[in-house]
Amino acid sequence: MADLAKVAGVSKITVSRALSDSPLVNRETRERLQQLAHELGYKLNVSARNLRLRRSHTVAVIVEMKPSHDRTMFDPYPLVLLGGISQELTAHGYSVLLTTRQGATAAAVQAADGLILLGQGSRQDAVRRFDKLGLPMVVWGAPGDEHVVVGSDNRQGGDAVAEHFVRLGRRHPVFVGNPNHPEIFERLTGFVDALAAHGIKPLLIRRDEFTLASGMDAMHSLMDRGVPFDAVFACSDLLAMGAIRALNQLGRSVPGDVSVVGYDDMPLAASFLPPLSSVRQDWQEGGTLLARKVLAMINDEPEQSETLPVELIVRET
Amino acid sequence: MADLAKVAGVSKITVSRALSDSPLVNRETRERLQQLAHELGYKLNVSARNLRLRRSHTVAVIVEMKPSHDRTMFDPYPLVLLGGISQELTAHGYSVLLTTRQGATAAAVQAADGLILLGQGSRQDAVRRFDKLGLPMVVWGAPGDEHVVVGSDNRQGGDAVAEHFVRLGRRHPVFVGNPNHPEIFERLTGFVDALAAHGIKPLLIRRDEFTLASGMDAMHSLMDRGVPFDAVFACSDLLAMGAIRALNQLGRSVPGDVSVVGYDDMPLAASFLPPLSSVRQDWQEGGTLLARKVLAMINDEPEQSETLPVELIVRET
DNA sequence: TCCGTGCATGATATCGATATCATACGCAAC
DNA sequence: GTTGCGTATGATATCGATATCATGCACGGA
Repeated sequence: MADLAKVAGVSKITVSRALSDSPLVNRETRERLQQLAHELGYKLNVSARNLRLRRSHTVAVIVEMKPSHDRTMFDPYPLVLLGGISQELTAHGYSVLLTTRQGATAAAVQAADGLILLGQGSRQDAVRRFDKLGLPMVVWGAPGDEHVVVGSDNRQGGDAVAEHFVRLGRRHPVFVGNPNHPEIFERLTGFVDALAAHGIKPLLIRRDEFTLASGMDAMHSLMDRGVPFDAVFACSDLLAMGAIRALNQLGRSVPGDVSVVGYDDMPLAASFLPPLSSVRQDWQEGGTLLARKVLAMINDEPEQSETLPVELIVRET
Repeated sequence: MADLAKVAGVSKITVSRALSDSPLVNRETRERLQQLAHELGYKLNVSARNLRLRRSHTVAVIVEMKPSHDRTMFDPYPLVLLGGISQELTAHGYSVLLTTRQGATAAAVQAADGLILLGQGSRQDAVRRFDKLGLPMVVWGAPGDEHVVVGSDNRQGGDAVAEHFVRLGRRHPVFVGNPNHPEIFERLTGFVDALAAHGIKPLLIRRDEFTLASGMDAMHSLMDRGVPFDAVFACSDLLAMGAIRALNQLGRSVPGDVSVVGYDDMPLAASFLPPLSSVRQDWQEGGTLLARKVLAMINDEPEQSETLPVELIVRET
């Protein structure tokens, strides 16, 4: 910038002002300097600006990146979340610094203006650790603690599926999933509560993985035990698909004998045979909201937790 | 840091040295200062350090984030790439700045020490634009231009499938996909060349989307035209699955009448019915390699393009 | 003529770290 | 006693931008 100033025969502060479109400089000078900067290939030194402004215009997104047998950040869905975040932040001139929990000790995170935590659901300890950084922070997940949390309404999801089953006259529903995960616990809670209102108590089949194989396995163990059931609420679409396949193999028809509902409404769900009923979450919108809240907090506006509605998509199962 | 120095009764440069474990300061002093820094909750100002060191220890990863009908960054696979990158960079004290092409004009990208481009396959213009930044840059994709490119060996993939079909005695293979995409063009080239050696000329069915529906559609149009064929090489697993489903509906058995091979070997491929044969790429390794190369280039070591082997997984189709 | 006002520009300090060169001291060797 | 060397610490300049306060100048009104 100093060089630019010398070449143009003005002071560097004038260059600075010109390049940031300050109305303080004459329009003519401003345009001349911008033109010159462009010609000379001038590149702003962002570190210097960050130092002076005490802002990095960067938000750190911290994801859980465990190996893939559990629900991880690298499932397709949570990633749409990241897409929403990125889009919203970019639109406001902010950048996304992507980190894992391990990488979060790296220096760059401390330079961030704010923090978004994804997929930390079950680790309150991690959340608290990042809270200590004293940065504006928003967490994706189930509400209920002292932080600003954005999440989709898992309880409502469970509730909707319960009502759906009841309407269909199902009396012996099963829930498949891992209730240790806070978000899934919410689904279970909504499910159980809504059913209780109709005097029904569902069965819980605990399965930790979100795979097709796990869904099949769940149905097999259920049939082996000889427990009667006529509806399955699986907390992921893959689990649901596995369940349907196993049920067919075992001679039970879907949806004739058993109704099945999945969760997430992945694109494949609609083209599954038979087309899978599922609960849809708007991840993109969730990402946008997360981003909006951090930005607001960075600008010292108070924010609070918020829950996004979900939608039960009834297809043929 | 100045405050720390005052409290400890030393100069700030001594504090700086102590905190960076410099051997220049007495061990006793060093430990005392580190302890003190911890107690006072001192946080290094990363912008200041970046400014002084002229390094941000940050690598910008620029992804393509189009809406989801085409192959995008938010497919599960390319994301494993991101996982590999992130892991490798983190291990070397670098952070990942995630941006889209649109967001890349944002200031923070200019502060990066290096650039990784993902999913820019078909847009050489974009690649060139980023090259102008003058930063060390590595591109994921098909080799052949003037940049350092890392990619999996798509040509070998096509080749392997061709040989596989020939071994099975297939004489009328079809390729389904969009050859405008450079990586897919490579697959086609490998496929065509290997078949030519056996005097076989495959049919090309151009399909731009990577969906199940698109795969089904391709088979329908093929049957409508009455063209004879006995093997299908689809350039994604979803396309392959769609093809298989359509073929079954149309009364042709897989693999009896028609052999089908997909690409990517997504987890679902193994549990598809029948289990899908597919070409597997090691995305994780690709990410690691991308990261390693940028890091090397950042340290002024010369680097060149590299191609990763792929593996044909033969299952039942 | 003098003053106030508005506009365009400049001088200087500052953000918080690190590199470079300088200094102070103790101790051994001549 | 002086020289030389190694160790521990400090003074100062510097990275490249922006905020604050100051300055120069033209112009209109009293």
